[in-house]
Amino acid sequence: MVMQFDRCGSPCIHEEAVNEVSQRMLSGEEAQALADTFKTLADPNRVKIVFALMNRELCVCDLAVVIGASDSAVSHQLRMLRTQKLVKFRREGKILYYSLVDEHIDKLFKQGLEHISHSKAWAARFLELI
Amino acid sequence: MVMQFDRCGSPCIHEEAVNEVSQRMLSGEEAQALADTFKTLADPNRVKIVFALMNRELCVCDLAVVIGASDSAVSHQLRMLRTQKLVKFRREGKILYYSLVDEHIDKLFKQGLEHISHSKAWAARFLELI
DNA sequence: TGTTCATATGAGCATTTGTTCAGGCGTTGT
DNA sequence: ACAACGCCTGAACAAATGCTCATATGAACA
Repeated sequence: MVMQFDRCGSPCIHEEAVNEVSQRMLSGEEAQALADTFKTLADPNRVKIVFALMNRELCVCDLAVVIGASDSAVSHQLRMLRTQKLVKFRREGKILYYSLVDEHIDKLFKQGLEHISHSKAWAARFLELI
Repeated sequence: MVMQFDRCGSPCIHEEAVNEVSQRMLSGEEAQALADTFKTLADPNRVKIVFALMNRELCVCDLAVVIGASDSAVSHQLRMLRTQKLVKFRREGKILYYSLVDEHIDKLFKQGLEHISHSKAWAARFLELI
């Protein structure tokens, strides 16, 4: 049931729909925080890093080899993952071993794979491993 | 147990760790597909759109009002959400009503909120609504 | 102390992203 | 047929992103 009305040049509106949804809407900061969380996994190299760390802890240079990027690139990405509290590290001499903070990332990752498995057959293979 | 070896200037390596993880590593395309999935939710306006549509279907101009953006901006974002198969629409006259494709996005969204709830108290409020 | 190694960091740069603006397309109602 | 309306699209541009390169830091070891 469409219910339009004019407000001096403003766009069309279903007033009750807008009011209902507006009440519960996320604030700008809240939406930003959520977006930032997803942004953390929105890059193929970071996806690879997280996936690698789901298997076991790894040092920076090993990660670099595994994902096929430079040490520096990996280090930059790890900073972002650290800032977003997705990874932690322990030091052993000169070497820093990175690992995932907890199991929430696994779940996020899994949901991402599940969505993909609708259109890509390969995704199912990885869902078994998680 | 650290096990280094040189390969003409190449970086340090824990060989077995690298081999083990490399076996299971995602290909470039696979990592890209996953990253693209997360990228879809990596913008505050798209987060708002998805969150709005979790309540009910909405037309473009209503979405624009609810999230506080221009019709055009919303339309651009909706295209991305369509491409990634996160939203669908039905036509009723001139008006297009957008809605979420299925419940997988809800789950993805929920996992994102859950991760945030570790550091932000407000996240719990929304988890109850989902 | 000085050197080497593992990692971090900052500047610089090319690419991507998200917006606005101007206009186009398809549907509705006159 | 024509105008109005809802929505889409492409160009343009500012902002953000992710890399490389050079350099800094901090721990180990000679």
